[in-house]
Amino acid sequence: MKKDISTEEKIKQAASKVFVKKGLAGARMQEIADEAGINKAMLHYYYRSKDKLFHSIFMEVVKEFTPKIIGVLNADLPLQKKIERYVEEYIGMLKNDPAIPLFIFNEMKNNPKEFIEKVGIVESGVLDKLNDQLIEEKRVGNIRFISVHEFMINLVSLCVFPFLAKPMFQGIFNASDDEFYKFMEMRKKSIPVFMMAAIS
Amino acid sequence: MKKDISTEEKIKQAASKVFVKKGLAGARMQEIADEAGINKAMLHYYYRSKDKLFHSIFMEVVKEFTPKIIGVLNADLPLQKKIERYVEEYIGMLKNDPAIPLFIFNEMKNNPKEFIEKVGIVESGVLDKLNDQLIEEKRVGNIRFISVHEFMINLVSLCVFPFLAKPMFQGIFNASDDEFYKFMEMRKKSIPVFMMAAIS
DNA sequence: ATAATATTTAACCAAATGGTTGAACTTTAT
DNA sequence: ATAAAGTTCAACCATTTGGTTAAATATTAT
Repeated sequence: MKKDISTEEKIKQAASKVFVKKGLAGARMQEIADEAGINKAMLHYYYRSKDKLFHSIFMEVVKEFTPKIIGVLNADLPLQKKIERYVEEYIGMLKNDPAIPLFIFNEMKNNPKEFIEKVGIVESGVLDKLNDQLIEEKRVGNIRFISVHEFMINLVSLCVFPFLAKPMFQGIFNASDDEFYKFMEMRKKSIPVFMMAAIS
Repeated sequence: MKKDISTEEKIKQAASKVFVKKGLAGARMQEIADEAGINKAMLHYYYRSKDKLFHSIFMEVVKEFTPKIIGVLNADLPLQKKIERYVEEYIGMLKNDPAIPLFIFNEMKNNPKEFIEKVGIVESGVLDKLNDQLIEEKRVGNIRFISVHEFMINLVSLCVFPFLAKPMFQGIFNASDDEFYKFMEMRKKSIPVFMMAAIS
């Protein structure tokens, strides 16, 4: 396996891979150990229990995933550019880790509290700047009225949903992985056009 | 429990409830039996194995879920009315069964083949009528060009994604169940407006 | 060098879990 | 009425699985 990295790092990488793929209930400690190329007892030596290991990995994944997404929202950019960059970055990220959203939503439903406690607080106020921007653009007549809530959930929906529905999409449209990703690449341009038209 | 329905029906209802809530890996046969108020051996008597039971339930859920969604698409309605009815019906359905999409997408990723084989075939050609409609509306200048693929995935994204992200939405915006459903009720009107503006 | 500490492993363990069995009980057919 | 078939259940079984242990090995401190 990976030889030059610490055991703990091996565990993190292996656990992340297995948990994201199979979820908490579907993952096996032995499988994680095999994936890391170490003895199963090491998992308990470093993380005590499966739940603790999962919790640690889940938080790490979320912590690495969310900042990139909300970063652009506070940038000092005109609305259209902001949408373009947001979509570009979000879809770009998901192309590298297409299974992350399902992982997060899936396990969040099983334990909504801890996520809200640890991540929820950070997010409050993060939409203020965008909110002001939407109000200002409406005032000068560039866009019609739309609430930040609605704006954000529509934008995120358009970017993320296809990845959640990837297997279904590929099944119905009989599309290969390549074709799916090509489709998403096109969406980097079509979503901003769609969004801007929708609020104009 | 329910006294006047057959054992098999009790099993179906209980298994559906538990599987949708916990997934294949997270569900326990004993829990299903308890939920149905019957002996665990009955599950095997009627369905042989956990996998068989799950497969049966999964197919039933999908088979009951998808027709309602695609039915409207072939209706003989002007585009705007079609969008309105589609959104209305889809969100209405999801308000009754908010966990279904996550269940389907989640377990479909674990076994994409069987879904594609059993359901995928049915879907082919189902978008033809809508496709013609989009082309015609474009020809007469009511809308700009948009492919059926793009149109459909955008429409479905806007309807379904909020239910997938429900726990996250409620966490970030600190919203109760009531508030979430009120928000979705509003979306029955705002999504068609958003869609029509986006493609006009 | 060597004692102390940290890391790693193979072998084990107890609980959980999917699945089976044989007997009891009900329903249906004759 | 009664034999046959279908249904239900408590007790059991084998395997899987998360977790432990005690000894071995490597690392660090003195």
